[in-house]
Amino acid sequence: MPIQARRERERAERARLIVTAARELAEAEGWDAVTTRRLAAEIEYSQPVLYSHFRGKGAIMAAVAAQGCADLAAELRRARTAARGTREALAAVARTYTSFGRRRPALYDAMFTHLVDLPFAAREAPAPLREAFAELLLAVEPAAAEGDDPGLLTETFWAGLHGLVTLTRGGRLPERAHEARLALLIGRFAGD
Amino acid sequence: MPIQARRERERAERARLIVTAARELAEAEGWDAVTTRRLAAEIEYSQPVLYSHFRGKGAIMAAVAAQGCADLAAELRRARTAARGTREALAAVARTYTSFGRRRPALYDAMFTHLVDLPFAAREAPAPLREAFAELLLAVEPAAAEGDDPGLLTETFWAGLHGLVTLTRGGRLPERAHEARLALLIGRFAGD
DNA sequence: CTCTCACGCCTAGCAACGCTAGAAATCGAT
DNA sequence: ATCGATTTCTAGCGTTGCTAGGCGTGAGAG
Repeated sequence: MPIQARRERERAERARLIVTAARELAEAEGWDAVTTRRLAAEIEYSQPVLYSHFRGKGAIMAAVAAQGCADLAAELRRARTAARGTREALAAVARTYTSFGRRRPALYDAMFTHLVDLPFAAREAPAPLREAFAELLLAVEPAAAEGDDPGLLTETFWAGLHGLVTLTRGGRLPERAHEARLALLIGRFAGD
Repeated sequence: MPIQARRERERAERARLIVTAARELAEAEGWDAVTTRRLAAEIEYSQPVLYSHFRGKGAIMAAVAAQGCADLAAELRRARTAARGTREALAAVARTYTSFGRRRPALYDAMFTHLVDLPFAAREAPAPLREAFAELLLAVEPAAAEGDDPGLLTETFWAGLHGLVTLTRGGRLPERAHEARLALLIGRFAGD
C-alpha cells in the first residue's frame, strides 16, 4: 500500500508546514499574533486541521521550541569549535547564546520561558535540548575548578546567561551595558 | 467638603482591595485564574468597576508587582542586616531572593517575567523596585573587586539569581540540586 | 465502470476572555 | 421634594482556544 505511505508523507509535510508557519509568525509579530485562526489561514487549511496534528496551541509551541533548541545547539557548536582557547570558547558560546536570545526573542521565549509542555529536566528531554546543553557543558567544563561538578557549574552558568537575556529583553535591565555584564559573568566563570 | 474626602478614601480602599484580591487569587491558583470576572466577583463588584481604578488587567498586575517588590525589598533588607560578614550577607540575600521566587511564584512572575507596563530600567522606576535593587547592591558591593563597577556587578548577580529561579520553576532545571547551584553562584561572586 | 463505504476536511458553534457603551440607581445639593 | 451629577450595573462586542457533526472526495470491491 504505497498510497497510505504517500498520505503519511503528506501529513508529516503539513505538520512541518504548521510548525514553520507558527515560528515565522511568532518571530515576525510575536506569540500574541499566533492565533489558531491566523495560523490556519497561513497554511491555507481550516482550524480543526491543526488539532489533527497537535493537541493544541501549546503542543505547536512545544514543536517550535524543539526546533529552536536544534538551531541554538548548532549555533553554539559552531561558536565553540571556531574558538581557540578555553576562555575564548566560553566567551564565544556565551556571546552566541545571549545573541540568540536577543536576536530571536519569540523563539527563545517558546524554548525557555513560556512553555511547560516539554519535559526538560527529566531524562526523556528532547534530543535537541540535550544537545544544546551539551554544547554549553563542553565550553564550561574545561574552565571548571578541581572540586566543582561540571554539570552543576554549567547549569549555574546557563542560569546567568538566561537571566541576562530575559531581564534585558523584558526591560528590567538597560540594553546599554549588556556587553559589560556579559564580560563580567564570563570572568566569574572562566576560572581566572 | 469632607464628604468628597471620604469618597476618595473609600475609592483608595477599594483599589487596595482589588490589588490584594488579585495577588491572593494569583498566588492561590495562578494568573490564568485571575480573570476580570472572577476578580470582580471576589471583590463583590461588577467588572467595569475594575476599569474605573485601573486601565486594564495589565495595570492591576503592575500594581501587584509593585507591592511584591516592596515585600521582596523588606525580606532582603532583613536578611542582609541580620547577617554578619560580607560573604554571609551576600549568601543570605541570595538565598532569600531565590526563596522568595520559589515560595511566591505568581508574585515573582508578575514582577519579573510577565509584565511590561512598568518602567523598570528607566530612571522613573517605581520606588519599591529601586529599593529591592538597592538591597542587592548593598550586599554585592562589599564583595566587589577593585576595578568592577558595583552596579553592573549587582545586575549580573541578579541575572544569575533570576535565571536560577525561573529555570528551576519552569522545570528546566531539576529542583534537587538548587542549593548546590546557588552556592556555586555565590562563590563566583563572593570575591574569594 | 459503478457502487459503497470510510476517511478527511470544513462549516458552524461553544464557553470564556478583556473590555466598553449606555441604562439604571444612588446620593448630595437646592 | 426635586434636580443633577456621579457611581454602578446590565448587556453586549469582538476575539480567543477548541470541538461536534455534516459533507464531499476518493480508494477498493464487484
